[in-house]
Amino acid sequence: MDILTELNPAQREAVETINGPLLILAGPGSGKTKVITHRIAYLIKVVGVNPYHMMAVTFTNKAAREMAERLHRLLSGVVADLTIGTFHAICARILRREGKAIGVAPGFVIYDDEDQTNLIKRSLQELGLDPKQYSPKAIQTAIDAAKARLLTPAEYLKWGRSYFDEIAQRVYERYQKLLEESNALDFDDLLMKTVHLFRDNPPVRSRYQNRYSYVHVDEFQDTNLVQYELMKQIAGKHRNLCVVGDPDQSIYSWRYADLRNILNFEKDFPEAKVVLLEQNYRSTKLILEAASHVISANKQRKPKGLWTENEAGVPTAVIETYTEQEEAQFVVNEIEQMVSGGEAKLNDFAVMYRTNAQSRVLEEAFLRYGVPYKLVAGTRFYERREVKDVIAYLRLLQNPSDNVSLLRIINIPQRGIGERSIVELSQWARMKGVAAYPALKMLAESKESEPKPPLSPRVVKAMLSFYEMMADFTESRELNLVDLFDLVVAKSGYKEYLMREMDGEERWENVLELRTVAQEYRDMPAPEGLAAFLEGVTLVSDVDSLDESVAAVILITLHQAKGLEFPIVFIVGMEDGILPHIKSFDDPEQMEEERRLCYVGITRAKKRVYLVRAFRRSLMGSSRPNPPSRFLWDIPTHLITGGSLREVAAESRLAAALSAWNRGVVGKTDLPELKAGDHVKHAQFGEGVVVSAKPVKDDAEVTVAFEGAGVKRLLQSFAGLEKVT
DNA sequence: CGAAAGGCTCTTTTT
DNA sequence: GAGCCTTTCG
Repeated sequence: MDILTELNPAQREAVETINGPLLILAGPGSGKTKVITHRIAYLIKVVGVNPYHMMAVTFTNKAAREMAERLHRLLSGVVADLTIGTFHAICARILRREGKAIGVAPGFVIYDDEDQTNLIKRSLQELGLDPKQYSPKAIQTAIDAAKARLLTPAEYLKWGRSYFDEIAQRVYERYQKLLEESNALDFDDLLMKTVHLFRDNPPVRSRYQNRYSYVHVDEFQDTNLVQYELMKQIAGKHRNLCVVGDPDQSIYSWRYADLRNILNFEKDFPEAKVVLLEQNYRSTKLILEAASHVISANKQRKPKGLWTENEAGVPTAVIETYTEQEEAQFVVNEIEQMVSGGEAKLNDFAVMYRTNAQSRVLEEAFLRYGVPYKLVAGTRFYERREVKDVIAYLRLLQNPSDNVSLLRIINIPQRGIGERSIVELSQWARMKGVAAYPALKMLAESKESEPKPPLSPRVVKAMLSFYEMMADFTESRELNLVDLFDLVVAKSGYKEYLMREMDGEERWENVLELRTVAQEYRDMPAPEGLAAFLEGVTLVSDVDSLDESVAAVILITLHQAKGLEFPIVFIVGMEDGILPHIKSFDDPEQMEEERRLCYVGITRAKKRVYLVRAFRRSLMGSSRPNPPSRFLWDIPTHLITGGSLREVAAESRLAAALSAWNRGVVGKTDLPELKAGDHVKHAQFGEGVVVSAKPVKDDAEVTVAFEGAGVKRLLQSFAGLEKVT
């Protein structure tokens, strides 16, 4: 059987184990996606299971798409009836069909993080709580945490301990009410409500349990309690639940991912079979060894025997630069050299970092040197103001109760409807027992004699003309999505509004890009097309749009890089305070997660790894030196180019500077005094002329124009500049 | 009501 | 350093 022939014995065992629960512990690069797809293909083709009875849950839409494509190839045909997608997408689909049973109307909209924050602020406002005293973000975290524990507001009340919990509980209650009024669900609601649906409606649960005789979950180490609960519900009857994960790659505990899911799996399913995938097909021996040394320092883990038949490869390069600008420059230069030397293509490279803020300096360097790059996140496309504005118009057409969207656009472009008037309208709507948009409708249709909100005639006129415009759009809902899109953008005056702004051109481009996305839904029947579009744009992640075949270097966070692989990987910011992040310093568990994050990064690489750090880095405005990442010390000498960091550092002036810094006394050294115009010599860059010299503590930042290497900014003590006369 | 200017506070990671 | 919020003035 050709489905089995390309598998190693462990993979084959996982594929052929079709009865009962199955836990697959899969190291990086061990072919876990392959195992899932082959297992599904095997079930369909050999066992004869109808794809309709199978579910596969992935972490991103991209992973789902790729899995579907691989299946398509394996089975030489489409697998239309297979349920495949992210937790959120699958739950949204279930709730559209079955939500009525728990009071969720099928036309609901999904609120993203920003919408959620808006609504929490409004909840605070309505409760008369001061947002300065109770930070909306902190409340949001509390609410997310409650939902991740399946706690309703009432249950949270019993669970809460502190005074803050009590406040958060009140906000949670009001927030939930506002969501309901808007016929909206937030991300966590999608999961929680589905679990409640199944818990409280045995007939519905049975239908789904009967349907899904085989359930697969990818990246199981990053599922939270609610997601696991949901899988247990759906697989509850047939108990053919196959989960695949790697505890060493668990990096989402802050999103309430819970490793106990893996640990409890064998308890919840005592009959479960466990298969270990330990052969790595991705990386060289040296990369795998370096990664193993990094992860081995974690106390809370089971040792694993990861191995590979791949070549030894080259040692990991550990590089230190002076500033983050030089760090970026190093990365770009290195890539440029390899590409122009024909050693590699642009899309062989990925540059990974701990925090999004680090991407800016990198971007600048790539732009300056004209090396094509693709930034995976940054300001996420669908979170841009102009994109969300247009989406808000469309959302309101799908769901007139959507208060967050209405309030967002009622005065965009400016129509002379200010904050005060909006509050009056909202209160009036609440009094009438309807959402804000239907209240506009009532206002438009009300007779002279009826009571009205206390608004000036000018404002009433503005509101009514806004309502009439939206009503026109509503009547055009039968148009295909692109025509509807164009109509809304044209009639609302949104383009003119954008163009009046400084960066209007660029923002308008983004609107056009959104329109391109809308084109994919053009041929769907009108209302469904709109609904599918809106759901799509809310549930996408940034990696979903990543196309590795484009000739560009990928800039990506370590978190987003999970599940991907690249021939050559740079990890920048290898410093204590960045990776590991400073927030993890006082919590051993978080520190272990930082280490796993580093492990994930290294194991993305097939051929070559660079671990790069900057001596000085600007953070929150001010620049300060950071010590090397503690993870670097765990990689032994023979796996690193130029010996271990310890040896290199011990010899270097950098070490002296560092220890001086740590002692808090920077001793006056015998540095030659430099001024603009002086000729100097550098061991690596050769000869050059000093452009400027700025005293820093007892050292100096010197900018030098080198004859061969261009202009560099260097710290004099560690650059080792010699004065040439 | 709206634009502009100044002040404040954070920045981890995201479906 | 940037985004967000508040204040101020037209």
